[in-house]
Amino acid sequence: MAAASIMPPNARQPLPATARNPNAPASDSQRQRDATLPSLHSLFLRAVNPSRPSSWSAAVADLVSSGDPVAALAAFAAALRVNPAALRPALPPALRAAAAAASLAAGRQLHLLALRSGLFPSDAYSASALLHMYHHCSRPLDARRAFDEIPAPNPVIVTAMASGCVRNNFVYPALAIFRSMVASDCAGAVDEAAALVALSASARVPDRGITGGIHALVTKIGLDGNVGVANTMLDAYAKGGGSDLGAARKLFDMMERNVVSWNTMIALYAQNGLSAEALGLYSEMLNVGGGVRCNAVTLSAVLLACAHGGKIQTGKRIHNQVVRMGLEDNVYVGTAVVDMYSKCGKVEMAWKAFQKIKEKNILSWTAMIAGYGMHGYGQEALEVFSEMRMSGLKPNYITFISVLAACSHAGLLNEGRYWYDSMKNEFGIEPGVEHNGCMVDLLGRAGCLDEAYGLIKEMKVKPDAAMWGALLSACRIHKNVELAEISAKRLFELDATNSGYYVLLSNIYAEAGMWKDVERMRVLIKTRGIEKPPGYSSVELKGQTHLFYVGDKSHPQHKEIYAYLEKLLDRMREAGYVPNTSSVLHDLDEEEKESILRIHSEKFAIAFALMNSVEGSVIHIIKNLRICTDCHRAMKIITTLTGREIIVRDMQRFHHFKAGLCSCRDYW
DNA sequence: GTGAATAGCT
Repeated sequence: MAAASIMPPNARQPLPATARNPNAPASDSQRQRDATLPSLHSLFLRAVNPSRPSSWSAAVADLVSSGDPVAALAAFAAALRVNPAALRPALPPALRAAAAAASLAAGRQLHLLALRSGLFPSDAYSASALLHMYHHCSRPLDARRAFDEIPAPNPVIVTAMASGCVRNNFVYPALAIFRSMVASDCAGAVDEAAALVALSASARVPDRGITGGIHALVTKIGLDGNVGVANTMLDAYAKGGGSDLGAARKLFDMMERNVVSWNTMIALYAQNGLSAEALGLYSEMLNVGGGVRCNAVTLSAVLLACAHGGKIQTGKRIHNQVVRMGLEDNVYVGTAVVDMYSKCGKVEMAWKAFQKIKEKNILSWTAMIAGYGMHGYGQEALEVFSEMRMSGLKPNYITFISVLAACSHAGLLNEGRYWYDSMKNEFGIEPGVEHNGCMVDLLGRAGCLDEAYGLIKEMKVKPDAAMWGALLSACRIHKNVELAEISAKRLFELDATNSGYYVLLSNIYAEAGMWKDVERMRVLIKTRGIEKPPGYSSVELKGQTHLFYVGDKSHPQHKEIYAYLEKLLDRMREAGYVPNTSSVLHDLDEEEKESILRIHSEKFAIAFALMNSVEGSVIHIIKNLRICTDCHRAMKIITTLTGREIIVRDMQRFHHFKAGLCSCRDYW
């Protein structure tokens, strides 16, 4: 939003329709507003009685709430010219306009006006609006300075100050203000608004016990029955110190609930990766929620759960609901749909949903770039990125992670190098650990191991486990034992309990025929008590998720699945499939078991899916670890033998198997 | 002065 100058008022252009620079490029929202301007203009002319100051202030306030703060500031300027008495009632909404436009310049002029006219610090309305303005212009220290000049701030002003502190991430000062309110002992100072601010601050601090303390206080003053307060408390329990989802749920079960309560609890589950709980609560909301209806917020949260859990069938159902409710163009919902389809393996559906979003923001574009990226469609990701820049949006830190990850998944070495340099030089964003991680991965897999190692050594940020892990993986591909040992040493320092690194190094030794070192690793794993998280795969069938572990016998159909798999393996061998022994060490700790039990979970999952799914339908498998070379080759052969299409989502990307080929072109 | 939602490296 452009900074608006309100002093001196332009005598020729006092009205909203002419307040904007006609040469400035119009955004979509701008154009939309322009279409409604003639009526707004006439309405404004009719509504304002120039001789009545309150009429002016109402007009200014209306323009702010209708989303046109620039026009509101122009109206304020016009008001002052016509009737100086309008200052007192119109100054607070004008300050809100400056806040909404994030125009510090306009805000400062209004501050000056408030001082000259004596409205600040004596007028409480102007004072709270002034604090609000500075906080919304990201000037918390200016707000603080103004706050300290107010001799006896009333509870509204104090709450406004605390709220602004939270907004600017000054969470502890906000809590201190709240404490002083409690201590000041003036009855009634802590009301609903103050409690909400305190709880939203509590949701952002790691200190345990703060939410519980506020809860006790809120109960004492009888605000615990307030649904709004209780809703915010859910968030505070789950996100603040202790991250106590259980406490949130306990409160949820006891309290009076409205749609925000349901949405909050569902979102908390979804954000914490508890997809089943989120989806379960969603159906509970629809069935026994006491008539609450889902809205855009509900659907965004539920879509996140689907994305996380890879629930494509449920996700499609929710998408239908989105269409029925006419929410496809909503930027929150639309972005969540894009993310859901991408993470459920349907990137072309993601693209269709993306095009339906009316006012795409940086998150929408980034979700689409990341979506193409995780499917290995690097060129498409870069095209979307270029389109985004042409639309006038500036890429941010996360956008560049997505761009570089897309390059790395597709092996686009030159493009990755180019954008890595460009983010610094052209966009002024200093590469963080994530960007460097992508580059190490990209360089390493392309075989530029020394360059990757050099990057780690010279970069400004401290390398993390992901980065050394990427280098270690690259060392396996390019069979570099020496650098693998360096990487592994760092990894063991950073995260000594992660079994994956031990197995990876062990495999590198095995492939180099260094059996003594393989044995050394085996002993090391035993003595350090490293436990390997079980590998599992899941398949969704008729909305139900079926889980398969390595050597799993718990599935009711396990005998049939095993028999089917044996026959399938026979056919695969006839077609030239030779089990790849280099992946055997993934199951280092399974060595004593029967060979059949060492069959990777995705093979059980694929057998189960082939047996039970509709002929010709695409099979979706989700795996918690990275797919191994052997399973990758097996999948390709299975698509040739059965004519089926298989989409595997592993820990880091998607593999689309079709007619004997994989979309990753064996680069992963 | 006040509550819920969307994007990211291994």
